[in-house]
Amino acid sequence: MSVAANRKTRQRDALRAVFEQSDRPLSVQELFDRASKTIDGLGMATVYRAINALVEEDWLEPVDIPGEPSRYERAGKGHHHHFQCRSCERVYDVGGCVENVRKLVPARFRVQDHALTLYGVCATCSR
Amino acid sequence: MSVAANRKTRQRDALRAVFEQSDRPLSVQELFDRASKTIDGLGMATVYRAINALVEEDWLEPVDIPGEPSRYERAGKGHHHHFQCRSCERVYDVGGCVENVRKLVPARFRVQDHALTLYGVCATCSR
DNA sequence: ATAGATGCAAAGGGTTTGCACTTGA
DNA sequence: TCAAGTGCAAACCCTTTGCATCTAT
Repeated sequence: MSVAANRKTRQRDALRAVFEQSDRPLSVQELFDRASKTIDGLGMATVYRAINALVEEDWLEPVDIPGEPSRYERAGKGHHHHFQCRSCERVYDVGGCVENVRKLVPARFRVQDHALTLYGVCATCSR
Repeated sequence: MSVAANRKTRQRDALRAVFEQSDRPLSVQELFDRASKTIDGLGMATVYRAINALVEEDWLEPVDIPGEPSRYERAGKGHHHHFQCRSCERVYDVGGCVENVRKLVPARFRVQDHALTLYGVCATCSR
């Protein structure tokens, strides 16, 4: 019942490094672009496979904004939500949470979880 | 600056009828399946084009659940959110809303809008 | 040595588009 | 009549997969 080995490779090191240097969730393309600066000839399939492996081992977490391809961020940040800037499209973490979420649904609906996405203009863009 | 004519066709009538008979957001596939019962040989492209036209004219609204293809529902229901059942995958409307959403983001971030998605088990599935 | 990782190209889903044909106004 | 709408197939975008090769261990 043991899991896959997960070798240490130049590619995966570079990909992890990109996340460690980012303070916001990244799209696959952003990740690819940044890691490509370090790893010459990096393939998209490698990026996808690495992402899936890192999600699997709980090092990464998907950040899904409605209607958009998944972004990813380091796992283990605790419960938080996300803000997407309508101007630059970037996604930011937002701390804190709303209350009374469970009260919104009819009786007999069991709420296990929730996701909140805020939309607006980020500090940089509204400068 | 006038908009396209939007003719009345068997196909679009059938598609509108499907939405009028549904109390929850529908995926494109669900829509296609249901309308196909009425319209023989209905094409997927027609469904997509109709959806886009209906969204354009504000008769439909996209319902985007993170990580999933868009669903659609009749527009003009007023502000509400959505609940997705983890068992049957269906999406339901939930009335009401949370408060203090604006307070979650740092100063200088302008919040214009938000989307809340609840996850759990619906009344039918938890029967 | 050998299983895991990589790069490429092909294949998969979901959605859009080009084109010839049909149909509503 | 004739532009809008339809169906089909091809094209697209994003993601996954097959395969031969490379590389940690």
